[in-house]
Amino acid sequence: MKSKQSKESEKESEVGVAKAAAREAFIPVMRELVRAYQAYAVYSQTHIRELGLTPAQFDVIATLGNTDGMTMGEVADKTLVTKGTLTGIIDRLEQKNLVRREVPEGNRRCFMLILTPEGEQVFEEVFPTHIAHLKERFEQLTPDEMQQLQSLLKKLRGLFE
Amino acid sequence: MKSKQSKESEKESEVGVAKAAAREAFIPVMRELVRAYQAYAVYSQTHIRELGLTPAQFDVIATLGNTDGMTMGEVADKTLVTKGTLTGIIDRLEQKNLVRREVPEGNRRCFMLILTPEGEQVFEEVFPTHIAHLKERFEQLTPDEMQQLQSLLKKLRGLFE
DNA sequence: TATTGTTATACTCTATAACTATA
DNA sequence: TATAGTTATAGAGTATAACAATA
Repeated sequence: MKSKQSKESEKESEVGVAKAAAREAFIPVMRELVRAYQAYAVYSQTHIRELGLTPAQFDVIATLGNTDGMTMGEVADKTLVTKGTLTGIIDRLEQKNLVRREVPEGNRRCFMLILTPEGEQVFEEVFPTHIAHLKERFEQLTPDEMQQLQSLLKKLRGLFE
Repeated sequence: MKSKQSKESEKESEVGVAKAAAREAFIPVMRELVRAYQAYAVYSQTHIRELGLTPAQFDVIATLGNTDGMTMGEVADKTLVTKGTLTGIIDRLEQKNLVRREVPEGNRRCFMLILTPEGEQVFEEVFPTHIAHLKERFEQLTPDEMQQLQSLLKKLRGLFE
């Protein structure tokens, strides 16, 4: 993610900055949304990859942790991935022996996805480690700032849904 | 992006929510950051794909628009992509006849990437269209909210860099 | 030797749509 | 017929590292 071949700079384009449109008042907010997220994502994903998982795989494990299992469809919904894509992700997690498919009684056309003991262990060790890694940064915001930021982001999200 | 095979729900996992860590005060902010960005990204990228470009390709065109051209390295920096990846992206944009490589005088080991007339046209038509599409949503924030959100996001970004 | 890009390798994820097997 | 997943296809972007050409 980072530490590729050297990336220090700041992303501009996805933010959409051009003379013609640069006058729009919302551009700076959009720009900061993208930059803040990207800075977060780079920080987060770099750590996840160091732990030996892809972001998508981490997502699935985080989703399945502390549950009794979920179907493919449920996990696909939660992780914003299509069923077809999820099949591949689960295949790779099965190869790593972190997740297994179990046919539930009563409905043989779906699977329950369940963390294996190794998967549980990853969840229990890797997950808190990762949270702690994120906490280091986020906690430099004051409680007040967190509160404000949260509610503004929530409102913004609402506008796109 | 959306309109895949049906995605309505809300992403949970990348946000990292688990009992063990759920007590952390920063989790809700992180969660909203991810959700807000994703809602934005889905909205934005869906529109970009409708216009016939991938997000990465749009990025490059937006970066090159209103410039006299930039080198591979410069564009790679701005778009947060490695040189190797950018080679492929530029290849595809050259196939579409939207960008060309030009060897500058004086330094024959680099290229200037320049929008072709077709590329300029895409930039001039597609870009404002896209900005207008985004504006619809962002402008439902009050000026005050924009201002606050911008500065909070900026601070947050600073914590990750 | 250092810099700028390209190439090679090997994956992971993506979208779309057709298909299988249940129900 | 409708539902839950898989498979097939074809990209597109990712990382990493070795490589060529130029400076």
